[in-house]
Amino acid sequence: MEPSTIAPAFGDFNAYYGQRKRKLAEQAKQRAVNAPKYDHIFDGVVFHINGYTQPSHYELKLILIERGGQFLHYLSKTQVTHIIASGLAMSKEKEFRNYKVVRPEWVVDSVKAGKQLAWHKYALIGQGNTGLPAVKSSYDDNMSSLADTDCSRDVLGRPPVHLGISANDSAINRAMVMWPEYIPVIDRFEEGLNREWVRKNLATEKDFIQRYYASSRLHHLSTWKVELKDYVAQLRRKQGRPSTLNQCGGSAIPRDRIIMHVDFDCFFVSASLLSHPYLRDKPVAVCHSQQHHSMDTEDSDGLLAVSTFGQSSSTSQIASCNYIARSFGVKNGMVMNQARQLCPALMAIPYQFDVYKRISRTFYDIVTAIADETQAVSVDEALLDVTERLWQDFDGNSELLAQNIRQRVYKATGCAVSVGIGPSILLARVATTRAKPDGVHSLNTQSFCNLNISVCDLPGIGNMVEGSLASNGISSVAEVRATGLQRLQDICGEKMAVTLFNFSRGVDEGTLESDKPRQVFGADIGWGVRFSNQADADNFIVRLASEVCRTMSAAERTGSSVTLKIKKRREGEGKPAKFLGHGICDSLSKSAVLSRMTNEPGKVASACIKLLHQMSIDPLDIRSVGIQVYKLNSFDASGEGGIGSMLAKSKAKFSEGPNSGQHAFHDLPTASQLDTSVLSELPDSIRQELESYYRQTSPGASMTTTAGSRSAMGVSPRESPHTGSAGLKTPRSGIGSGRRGRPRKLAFQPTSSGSKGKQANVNLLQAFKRLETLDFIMPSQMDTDVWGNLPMSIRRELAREYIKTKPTVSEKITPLTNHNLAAADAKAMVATGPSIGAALMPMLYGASDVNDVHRIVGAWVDSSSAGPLEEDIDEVGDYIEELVQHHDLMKATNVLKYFKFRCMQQSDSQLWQIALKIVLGRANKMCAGIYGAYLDI
DNA sequence: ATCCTCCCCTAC
DNA sequence: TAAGGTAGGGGAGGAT
Ligand SMILES: Nc1ccn([C@H]2C[C@H](O)[C@@H](COP(=O)(O)OP(=O)(O)OP(=O)(O)O)O2)c(=O)n1
Ligand SMILES: [Mg+2]
Repeated sequence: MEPSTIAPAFGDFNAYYGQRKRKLAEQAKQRAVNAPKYDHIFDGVVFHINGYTQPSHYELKLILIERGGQFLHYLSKTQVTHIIASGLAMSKEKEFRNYKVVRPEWVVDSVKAGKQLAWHKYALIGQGNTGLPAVKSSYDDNMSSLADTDCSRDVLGRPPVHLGISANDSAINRAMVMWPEYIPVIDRFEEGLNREWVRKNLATEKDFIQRYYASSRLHHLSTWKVELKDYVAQLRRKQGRPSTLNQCGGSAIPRDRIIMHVDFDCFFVSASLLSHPYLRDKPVAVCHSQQHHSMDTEDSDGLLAVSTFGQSSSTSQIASCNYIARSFGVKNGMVMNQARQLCPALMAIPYQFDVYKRISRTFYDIVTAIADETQAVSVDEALLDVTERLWQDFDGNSELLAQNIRQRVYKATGCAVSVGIGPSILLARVATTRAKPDGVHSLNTQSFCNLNISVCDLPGIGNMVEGSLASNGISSVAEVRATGLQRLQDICGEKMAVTLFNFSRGVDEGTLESDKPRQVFGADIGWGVRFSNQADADNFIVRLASEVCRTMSAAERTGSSVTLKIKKRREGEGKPAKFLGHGICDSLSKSAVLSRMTNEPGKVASACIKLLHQMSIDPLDIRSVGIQVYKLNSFDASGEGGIGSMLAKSKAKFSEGPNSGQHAFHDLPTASQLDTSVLSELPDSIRQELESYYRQTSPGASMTTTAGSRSAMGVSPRESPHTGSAGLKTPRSGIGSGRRGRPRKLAFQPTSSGSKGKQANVNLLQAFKRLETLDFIMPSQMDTDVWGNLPMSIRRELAREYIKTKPTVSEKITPLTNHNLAAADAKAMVATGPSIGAALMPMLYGASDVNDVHRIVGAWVDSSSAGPLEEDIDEVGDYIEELVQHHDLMKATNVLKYFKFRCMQQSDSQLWQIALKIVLGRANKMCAGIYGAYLDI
């Protein structure tokens, strides 16, 4: 519980709460790519690059594009003219048989020659090397590359460009100069490494996620926290103290609470030291890099020191270091490299995750038995409410109880814990920092206020807040106390200001939280993520989605929304990424509502893939991928069965962005090919889901225009330097060095207030509200018994809404019946011109034939026993509107009638009737606009 | 006025 | 070699 990071990113602080208020638009435009002109010797060439190449993926891309070539990161059968590859895997050989597959030398030599050379001489297939596994050839590539690199890296560390052409070729020079602005699949940092080794550690490998997670300390930390919350709840039940309730329930005398914060001293080190006892009195850190050799075979008098072994360029992070190391200035989270400069004798010992977990269990066994209430904070840390126990068994002597706990834990685990005591969480936590190492400390409000501590010693205050306060001349808690609330709010935002105001006075109203159900389930990976094409990215998302769903119990798989979080290589960022890391990135995220009961892996995956496609991000730029599924309370508490609703939208929705309307029919994402190997990992149900998604998207889809169109959808990039982590450690010199600090907003609306049914009802309600045509359906068409059967909360809402939008019903609108459809059509033609995009037939979930549509609608109504979800209503509404736009009123009428028919058959039809009315309302609104008439269903 | 979306921050 | 994951609090600005 100390700010586990080192030198924060100064220079960005001013930006934070001040500059971040600037308009999005201000920052949106910044790139003007002024490429010098070259002869367009590759005009008409549409190329795709496969696998690892020399020159690199990026260099080839740049060279070709500058000379008129067009790059596609998917393999389009119809458009790609050339595939560039150094070697092909067996499977690819067949797949590529009908393309011109050329070696990269074709490009290089063509540039040298100043014209496009005949490709046959460079053909990969049909040459001696046909069928060479890619592995082999990239190995070969790598060997030469290593040789080159080692001797010719320039002062700036720029790698040479292995083109084998004279260095004064201007294009190539330019490529070199521009190199820092682009990073190919293998980052600059990884350039000189053994490519084969790197490839095997990329996220595209088969069991990457499992392997990576097995080694990631932060993953373990997160996982453990979730597990421990469960474990605590379980222990409480076993101890016959069912769940919560410390709210002075029963006979308890209302007293001021006594909170204890119990935290292991340098946990990972203490635990790992159990098996390396002779290192106890040396500066020690736990980290992956074990640059010295086996410490058991070495004599133990300093020879083992990491520094002995030269290199000193490990970017390995220190998870935990002991207090001897800390006396040198070493901190948790520091990279080894840096720590060694502070403490040359620093010893590295490996992680032992299983040991940490075991010790943690023992620890929780002990504290939950003692505490009235336990909140699991982390694997090595818990908050205890000990009020009752203290008075019952310890005569109010908190110090005694604390020592008791410390002793018991030490006896059972061999590791020391420190204990902070206070009347609130805040004071207990701050007390812990004074207690460490291996001690107890107690604070009351008075003694807290006498402390001379800095703002960053308060929990919840990190680098950014500390920085924005500092740039306003506030750095100690006392200074905060002397600052008015208003001023604090100007500096830090509303809530943070209130927190600061209270904390600075030792006031903390927070209570222990033992059993709040989890609201979000996610998986993020920002390491080893290097995709060389869209399919790589899609495949990875499938696996990640499986991972997310694996963490959800069946009970948790109710309705949900899903968001996809991508970090994208920062444009123009010269600094290479940390080894296989994400480097400095911009974050983008996009979310979608999943229908009820639909967050099985396949549906999550297909939704995310679609989101990714919508975001139009060059897969080569992706450095981090995250998926989170947000739980929605299900509509009916019993809500078990329903296979539920139709899948997420079968077509991309372009509801936002300035030019959305224009491109709507051209920007449909192209589905890439999912690997059969990825698919075969999955259960049948998931596979079918995905296959169905790909079937839907492929037909009507036209190609996305290569790169470039990045922010076409109004998403603007943001810097996201993984807060408080190693990437930023270098103090940023500049004043305005970063343009961080920008508007942002809430991720999760806690379904805070309320009854079970709320969320889904709200969705329905939202749909209703969004309908400005309430006047079409409310007065006359809302059956009284429908109304009467609605939950009261909804009735009230609707009534309020109705009053607000009280219609002035216009009389000139007449029913549109079959016999005057033709006339209406003609009229509309005049009014709106020829129908839009005749190319694209309106489709409902991939179906356009009226019988198929009926089947889908029928299945939807039948299977969603608990009522419709907004998203599906939207989907049908979209479809009907499209039909109207296409002047296919016949079909629109037909489908609506059928929908009505099915709705009426439903046993609990009220909600379905609302759905019907929403759809009908939309259709009629559109009809009114186009025809000045409405459909009579 | 309130909700929603996309983001940022913090902690371990 | 290194393994920069994640839940949850919160803010700005557009949509309703
Ligand atoms: N940046 C960080 C911070 C912590 N941890 C892990 C290792 C720590 O041992 C454990 C507990 O974190 P603490 O903040 O409690 O730090 P320590 O227990 O190591 O030290 P202390 O609590 O004595 O300050 O979490 C980590 O992997 N990376
Ligand atoms: Mg600790």
